[in-house]
Amino acid sequence: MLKLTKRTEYGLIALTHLAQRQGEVVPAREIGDHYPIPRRLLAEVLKDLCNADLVASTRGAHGGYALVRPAQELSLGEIVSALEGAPTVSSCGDENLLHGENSCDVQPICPIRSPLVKIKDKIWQMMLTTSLASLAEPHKPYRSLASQTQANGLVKSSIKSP
Amino acid sequence: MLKLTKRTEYGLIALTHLAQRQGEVVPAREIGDHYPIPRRLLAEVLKDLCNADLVASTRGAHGGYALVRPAQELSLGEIVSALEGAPTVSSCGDENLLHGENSCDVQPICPIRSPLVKIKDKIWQMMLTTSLASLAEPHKPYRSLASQTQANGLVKSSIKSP
DNA sequence: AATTATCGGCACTACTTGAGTGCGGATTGA
DNA sequence: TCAATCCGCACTCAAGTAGTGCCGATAATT
Ligand code: SF4
Ligand code: SF4
Repeated sequence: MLKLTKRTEYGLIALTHLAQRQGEVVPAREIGDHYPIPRRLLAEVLKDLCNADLVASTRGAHGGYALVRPAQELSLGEIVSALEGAPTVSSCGDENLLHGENSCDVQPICPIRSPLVKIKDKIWQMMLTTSLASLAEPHKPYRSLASQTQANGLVKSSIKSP
Repeated sequence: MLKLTKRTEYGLIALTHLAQRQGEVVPAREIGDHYPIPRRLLAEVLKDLCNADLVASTRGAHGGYALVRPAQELSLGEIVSALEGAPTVSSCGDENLLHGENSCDVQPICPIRSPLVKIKDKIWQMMLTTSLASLAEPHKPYRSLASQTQANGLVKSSIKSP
């Protein structure tokens, strides 16, 4: 359905949070306290972002994560790409990586491959020109609006849905 | 990973084929003969397209499928929407259908929901303004945004119909 | 040095979705 | 009647996603 994974969404949320404290080192704990996101998952995502060099990590007691670039220079495309790979509209890769894994039987005569690549490029282009700042900005600066809502810690009570 | 399902791709292929014989009733058999697509799956997809009133089916001996509208008036958005539901970038529905199934714990304070909806709208808009005809005939330049012409770019000449 | 708060890595389970398949029945033209 | 076609339901198998557990490494604080 053309949709992002939860990982990516969590990553974006975390990054917007970091963007508000740009330069500062923020522990994952704090982000987990503000948003009802499963802690471990958040940690997992932050780790991935760190491996992609979008955030820098500091270990130890006062450790945490910090944006490695200002939010204006961080594109949505980079983030998505780091968290779930570059967008692909068609199942086959876009150009020349066709022969190996993701080859499709239809490929030699596929009438829609080229057009779909163009669509993908447009989407990709759009994401590359959308900065993290423009995601975070249109919202009012909420510093501690949610810190009260669930100060008790774990919020994982409503994950199951029988 | 933000990608279409194979079903949708097969549907698009089938539709481009139908577009070439616009108005004519074409049996699924013929499409299956032209493209190495699993027959049964193709039938499934065509059935879905039929239920969505994008193609009309004729039963019986000389039966088959036909486009119900000219290819110029069939948007990619409609097709995708029919085959896998309207695109959703975020896991939560876009606006007001939030309370039921697809509610997310983060939702009340989610900083990225609104921006993601905008992204989705742009993609959606793009798909709605892309006609099936422009997919089937990649020669006509539609909106020169994709300036990322790779090495091969518009080399598309394998639509030959034997 | 002990403690504590943080990141890091590995591996694991449960669930959802996607791809692909089978078969018998209903329609319609020859 | 016969053959070609669409129709409907249900089913298997593989892959990906969401989420979890545990323990070790690192660094500030005491
Ligand atoms: S070749 Fe055509 S059908 Fe096969 S994956 Fe690429 S776009 Fe989809
Ligand atoms: S609320 Fe935010 S996190 Fe939850 S699904 Fe919607 S966009 Fe994603």
